Amino acid sequence: MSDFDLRDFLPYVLNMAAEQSSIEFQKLYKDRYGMLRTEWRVLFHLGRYGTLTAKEICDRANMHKTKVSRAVARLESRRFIARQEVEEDRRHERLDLTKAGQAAYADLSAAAQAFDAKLAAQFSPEEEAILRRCLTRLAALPKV
Amino acid sequence: MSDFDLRDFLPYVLNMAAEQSSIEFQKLYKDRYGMLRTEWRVLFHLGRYGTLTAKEICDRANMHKTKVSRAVARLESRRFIARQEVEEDRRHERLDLTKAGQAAYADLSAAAQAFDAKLAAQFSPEEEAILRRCLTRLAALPKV
DNA sequence: CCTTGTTAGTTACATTTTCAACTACTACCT
DNA sequence: AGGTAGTAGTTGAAAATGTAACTAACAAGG
Repeated sequence: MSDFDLRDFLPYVLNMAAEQSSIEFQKLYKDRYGMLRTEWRVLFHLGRYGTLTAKEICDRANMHKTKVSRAVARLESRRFIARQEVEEDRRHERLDLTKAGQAAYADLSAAAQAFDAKLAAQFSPEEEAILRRCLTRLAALPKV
Repeated sequence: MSDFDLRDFLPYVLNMAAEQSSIEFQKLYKDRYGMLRTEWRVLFHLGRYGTLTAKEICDRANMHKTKVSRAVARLESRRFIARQEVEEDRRHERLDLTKAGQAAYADLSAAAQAFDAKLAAQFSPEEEAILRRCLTRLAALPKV
């Protein structure tokens, strides 16, 4: 029997940390706007980067196209985003935030920023810098 | 419009890192043993810590009791674990790995250890130490 | 013993996610 | 032009998860 502990297993600890740190923020977009995590992510991408197609959101957010498709459908039905056909290639649709979508994004991204600061406050500046650098590398890696 | 980027939002980056780093290991327990993540975690706890009740696994793994209940049911049906009634209090059931369960645990925990080393190898010893420390703190936090 | 409260674990149902087609459109090749 | 292949996005069924209600067992006070 090996003595390798789950608490030493990065995928496990990353998952626990991700879950724990998500709980509080999840309440915000859930309670205030009735959004799911997928929807909040789509909203955020459009708010931060402007007009995008669903495919572009898939690529940037590492989300499967069915997830994005359903998130977009729900966000549209709640008037947070609007679709617009692309003349040159009618397979694409440009997605944009509506006024309501922009307002929700402004509210939630400010809350996210504040929450991030609160999370980061428990570390020293050096720790925080290294943590963010390591996480970025782990998150980006296409294949280990 | 705020300039706060999702890539600076710890819950998001943690989630991406967790997902990315889980993919490769997931293949192992899925393809070799047909397990789900919940099942692998239950197996791991029993393999690492010996006999436990479902409740104890819930507490240690931060898993909801329905998840554990279902994971145990599936693992039992595949003969990876065995239940044993507790005489003193018949609400409890002691859970143990069978021979097959122990073999699966030995195989998978060795693979996990090797995979963890591979992940950690992309960081310097200092980075790795700080990363693990920060993650442990983030994962443990009961309420931010 | 009987009531009330608590705990371990399961089950049922609604919500989400995943997987595999499927439609509609564009691109390329001859 | 016509055939083949590829891409963007949607849909439906199956799998997994979350929530809440449930059963069975214990505990403690009267």
